[in-house]
Amino acid sequence: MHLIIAEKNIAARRIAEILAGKAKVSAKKDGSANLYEFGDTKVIGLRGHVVEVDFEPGYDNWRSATHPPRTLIDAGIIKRPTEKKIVSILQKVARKADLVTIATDYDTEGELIGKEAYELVRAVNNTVEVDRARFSAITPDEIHRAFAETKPLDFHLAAAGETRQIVDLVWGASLTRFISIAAKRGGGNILSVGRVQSPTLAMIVDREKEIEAFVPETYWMVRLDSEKDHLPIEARHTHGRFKEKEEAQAAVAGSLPPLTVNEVIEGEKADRAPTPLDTTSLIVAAGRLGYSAANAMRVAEDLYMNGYISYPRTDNTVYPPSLNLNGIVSDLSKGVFAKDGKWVAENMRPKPTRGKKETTDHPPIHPAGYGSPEKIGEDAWKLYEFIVRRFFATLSPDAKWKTLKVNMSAGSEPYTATGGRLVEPGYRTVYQYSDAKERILPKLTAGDTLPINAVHLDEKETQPPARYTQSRLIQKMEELGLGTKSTRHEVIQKLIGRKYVEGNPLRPTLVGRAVTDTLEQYADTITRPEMTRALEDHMNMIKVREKRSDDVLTESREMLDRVFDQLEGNESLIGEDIMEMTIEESIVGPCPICGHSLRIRRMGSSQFIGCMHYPDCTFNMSLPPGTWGGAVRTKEVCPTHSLNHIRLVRKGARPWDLGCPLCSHIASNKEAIAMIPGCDDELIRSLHEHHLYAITELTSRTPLELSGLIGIPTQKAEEIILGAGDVINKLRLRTEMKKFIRDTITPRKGRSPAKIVKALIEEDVSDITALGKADPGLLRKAGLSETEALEVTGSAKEASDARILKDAGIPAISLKKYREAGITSPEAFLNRHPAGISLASGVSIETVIKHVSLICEQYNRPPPGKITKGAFLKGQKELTDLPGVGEATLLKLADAGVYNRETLLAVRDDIPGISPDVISKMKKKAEIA
DNA sequence: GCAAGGTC
Repeated sequence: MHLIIAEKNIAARRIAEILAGKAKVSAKKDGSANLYEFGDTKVIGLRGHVVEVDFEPGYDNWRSATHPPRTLIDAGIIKRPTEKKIVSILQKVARKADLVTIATDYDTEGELIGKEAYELVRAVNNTVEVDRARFSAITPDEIHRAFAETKPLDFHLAAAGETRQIVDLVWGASLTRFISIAAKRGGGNILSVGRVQSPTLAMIVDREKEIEAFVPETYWMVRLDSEKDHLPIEARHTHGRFKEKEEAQAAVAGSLPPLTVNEVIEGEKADRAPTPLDTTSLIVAAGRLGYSAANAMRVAEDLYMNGYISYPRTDNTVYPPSLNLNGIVSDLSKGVFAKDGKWVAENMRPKPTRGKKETTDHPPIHPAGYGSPEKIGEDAWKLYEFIVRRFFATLSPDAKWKTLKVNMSAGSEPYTATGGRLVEPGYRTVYQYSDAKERILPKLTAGDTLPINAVHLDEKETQPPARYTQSRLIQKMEELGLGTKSTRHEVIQKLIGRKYVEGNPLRPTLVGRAVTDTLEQYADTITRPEMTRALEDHMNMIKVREKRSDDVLTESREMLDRVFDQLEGNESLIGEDIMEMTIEESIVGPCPICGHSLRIRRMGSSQFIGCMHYPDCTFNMSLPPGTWGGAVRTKEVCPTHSLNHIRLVRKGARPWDLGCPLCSHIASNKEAIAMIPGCDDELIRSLHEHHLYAITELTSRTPLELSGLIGIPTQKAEEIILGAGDVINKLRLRTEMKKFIRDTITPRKGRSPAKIVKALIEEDVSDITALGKADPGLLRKAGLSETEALEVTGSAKEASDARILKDAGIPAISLKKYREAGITSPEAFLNRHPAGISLASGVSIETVIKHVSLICEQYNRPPPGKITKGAFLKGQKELTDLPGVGEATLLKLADAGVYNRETLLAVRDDIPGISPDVISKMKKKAEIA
């Protein structure tokens, strides 16, 4: 059996179809692995790399004392399958193969993916013959040729790729760990470092520094308006920028009529049709259409998977001869493109345009099939249409312009005007993505004299360099050799994800700056594109056998060791530097109380805004817990409080804008403060003026302080403080009731806990005690069934009773004993005789009396009389000595207040549960005794 | 929990 291994599913399928010829190909999909079969041949599609390099076991713990980051430099490297399913199917099939052909992409990474497959094959079948097919397009001709002349795998080329993998892992992981640990960052907040991402970040940071250092210079431009045959002419002074205003003014003053035409130079300008698309130019063009880099690639991937365009990851800008250009044009010449397709077919240039880069792995990006706007969808259509039109344009003739340069003078001053007219639109007929503004001038000849309608003196300023847009950055990365066509947009996403950069165009955050500054100072190598260049040189040398992979790795590890010499000696300094530089990111603005800075602070999952002058200033504002999203400041600043707005951000959720934290702090306390009796609008205004926003800030002050602060009489201040305390208590009880409702009621449609609580509060039922006493009808109105309503009020009563008893001061251990005896409500304590309670619960009589007294106090009732333990025990003995008195009787007697001979004699005969006869007999015996 | 490179 012949096994063919392709880099990806789609390649496997097409190779199978081509090689099968007329034979039928059967496709099998097993999870993530695709297998195509015909005759005695199987073709499997990988998914790029199916294994990855990692450190040998033992290096997982970042904070390990025995394996600090530096030890990663010399840690053993292993390969681990990342696509286990594909690996297992590959190996299963490979066992039975007697020829294996590696047919991965024709580039370095493809050779490495091939070698990885080779090793997986060898692990289960060490005798099978393995060869390699190299093709630069998946077309019948190319594929048949490549499979007719297979060659051995190029292990040196693969080794070059492998060396890159290891260098990247070792540098990236060790530096990432080091710098994250130094800055005390963990979890989702690590500070990453890498050969590609760090220089890319540095470019953005450097550009920002240039912008900050830029000093604008004022300059002046002189132009004038004229006309001929009612057509306007705008002429510029040939001096261009005037640095001195006086000179410019002199030029204006010297510009006297008439305007004389001295010379008219006619010319022609060729306007070259654009070259075939590679990934970078696709991303750049998509940027102009409004797609972010990552979005453009996602859409392109989608178009590719659905057969509308060719493979979107390519560096090639030259159509391979095998590509059937005419066929594609005719396929596209329908629907929306009918007219343009026909035009292209009729006006096709002799040879398509070609760009500077020509590679062997994939053709330039081109349409692969016709799609209508309806089928493709709005989101992707703009990009697809662009790809089609760009393809058309590369086959269309150049456009031609007629240009006109007119030299003129006004008085002593020289002027010039330029015009341009599109005489042959060429490719622009089907491709209108680049600006082609015509500037039409009237017909002018030397010697013409024209009027001067106006002379303008424009004051302008030199501009700082522009920030990078995503597409500009990708272009720049390509120029510098950073990343690949497939990874550049991901690198940018990574920088955004790490919160190193933000916005569009891209700006560095403080974290991004701090990391770049630190790396530039201590580990400069990793921040420079030269590292990539050097690595590529070394990879080339490995490829041509001038160097061995091991030597390159040893050299690289020695370099990294020297970097760590620098880093380790300065670890605490580096950490402090980064933390100091990044603290500003959490600063929100001035504290309204003391003027120092307010900071977002996090403690576990809770977060709040507090004053940096704590503990001298205790001003703070609470924020929703971190589960709602981490609080970050936004650029927007509250005009009233000069505080940055706050936003809660959570992965996978839409950000939640809280606005100005102080505004929302005030708003959320407003209702509570208004609940204080005697607190009118006037007083609230006065409180706010003195920066008292939260109700808790009132209760934490003495009446004297408050009256001094806001200038009200002490007596009034005292009332307010007491009132505030009551409100806090009330709100606490309300919250407690909300929680109780939420815990007891199963939410169902139309009766959310929030809704029920609202209805209850409207009826003035705002704590658990009130709920216990509430009319179940209220709850029925809120949507509960009768049984549910009774259950809620019943358990509310229980909960409230338990709370009252606990608040009265009865310790938990006694409460437990009472509860076991069924004594759960305050009423039970008030209505039952202490003797009965004591006997039923086993709590000693003296303690029971103490507890009952506590409750009586709550209810303004007189406390029960004292009974000592001794007297009680003696009394019990007196009673049990009487014939026929057992424990059951003793309890009944106790509940009636009978606990000794004396009380027995005083009692009437109607004790519940004991017949009057028995009682009078007992009394008689007691008298005798 | 780290990189960069494939692919989805």
